[in-house]
Amino acid sequence: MQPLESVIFEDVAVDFTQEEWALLETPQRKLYRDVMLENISHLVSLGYRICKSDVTFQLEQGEELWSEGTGFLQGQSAGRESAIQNEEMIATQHTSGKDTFTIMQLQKFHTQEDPYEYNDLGAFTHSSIVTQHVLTHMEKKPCISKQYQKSFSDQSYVNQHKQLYTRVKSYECHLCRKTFSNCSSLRRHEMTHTGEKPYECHICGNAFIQSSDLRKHSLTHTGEKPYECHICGKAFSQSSNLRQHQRTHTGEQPYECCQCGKAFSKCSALRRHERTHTGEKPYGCHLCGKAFSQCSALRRHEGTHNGEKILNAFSKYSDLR
DNA sequence: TCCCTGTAGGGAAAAGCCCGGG
DNA sequence: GCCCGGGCTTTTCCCTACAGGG
Ligand SMILES: [Zn+2]
Ligand SMILES: [Zn+2]
Ligand SMILES: [Zn+2]
Ligand SMILES: [Zn+2]
Ligand SMILES: [Zn+2]
Repeated sequence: MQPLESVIFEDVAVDFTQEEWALLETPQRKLYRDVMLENISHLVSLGYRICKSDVTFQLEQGEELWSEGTGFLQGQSAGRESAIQNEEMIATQHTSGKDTFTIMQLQKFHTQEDPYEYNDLGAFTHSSIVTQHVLTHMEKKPCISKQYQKSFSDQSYVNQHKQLYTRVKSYECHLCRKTFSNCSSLRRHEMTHTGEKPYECHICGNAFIQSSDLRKHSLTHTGEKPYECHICGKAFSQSSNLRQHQRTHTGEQPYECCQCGKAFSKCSALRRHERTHTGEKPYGCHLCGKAFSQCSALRRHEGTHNGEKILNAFSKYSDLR
């Protein structure tokens, strides 16, 4: 296994408010503790290195995790505050063979603490909700610029964290281990594996798993665009496309390149830009093999072959005469 | 100067999935 | 528990502008 980058406990922890923590019974707190230790153990088994923190020590020792004044999961060490002040959004890199790739997750970088390997925690025994939760956060995520970290964390990220505990009694997909809070959500998810799509468009035959997705699709046939920009009046069929458009007015650029810091208003622009760093050129010319990082660049290039073809045809025609 | 390429801004269309409310 | 609407996130393709190099 390749050595992976360091992860600190807070990256994989679930945050509770004091009130939420107070609501938990002792067995539930123990469960939480076990789950988080299992969590760490799993990361170690995946090759991640865990930075030792006060919290992990607390977990090992079975100490109470809420302390008056410092709150939940806050260590008491003297360097703590300065460490927190040094939090940086960094991209960690590691090499796998000759390919270098980036795990773009928000990582809090501690300068004071040496990595500590938890190799003695025992093997991770089974795939669980927690591993899915952890893996969710290990997946490739766009770097969100500091400016927008708060709003992102205020929304889905934190909600996901807080839902972990309630997800303990949840429904798990036996194919991908994803878990859901109720049976119907699981059933709906399972359709993504089976290919079952109950909602079919009677105009074009395209089918969808969710009824709302079919309705959304139907607008492409009717041309209906219910979402209008109040600044310029431009209309869109999906609210998200309107939001995307509105960034051209606001200048909002939530997607930041982890390697050079350049920011973009939309995710796809960041992805496209990232290829200038990686050198990835997914679009190859069928005629000459030349590859391009952008689809449009390939299309443009293909036009130059058309010119050649016309020239060739013309010279053949001239030869015949 | 022309041609070609690299790169980025932004639009259009779309899909997948989650969540809260009824 | 289920359905529905709304919202978030991401993707692909496209047209285009601009800069730089041969
Ligand atoms: Zn699944
Ligand atoms: Zn259709
Ligand atoms: Zn507008
Ligand atoms: Zn960059
Ligand atoms: Zn070619």
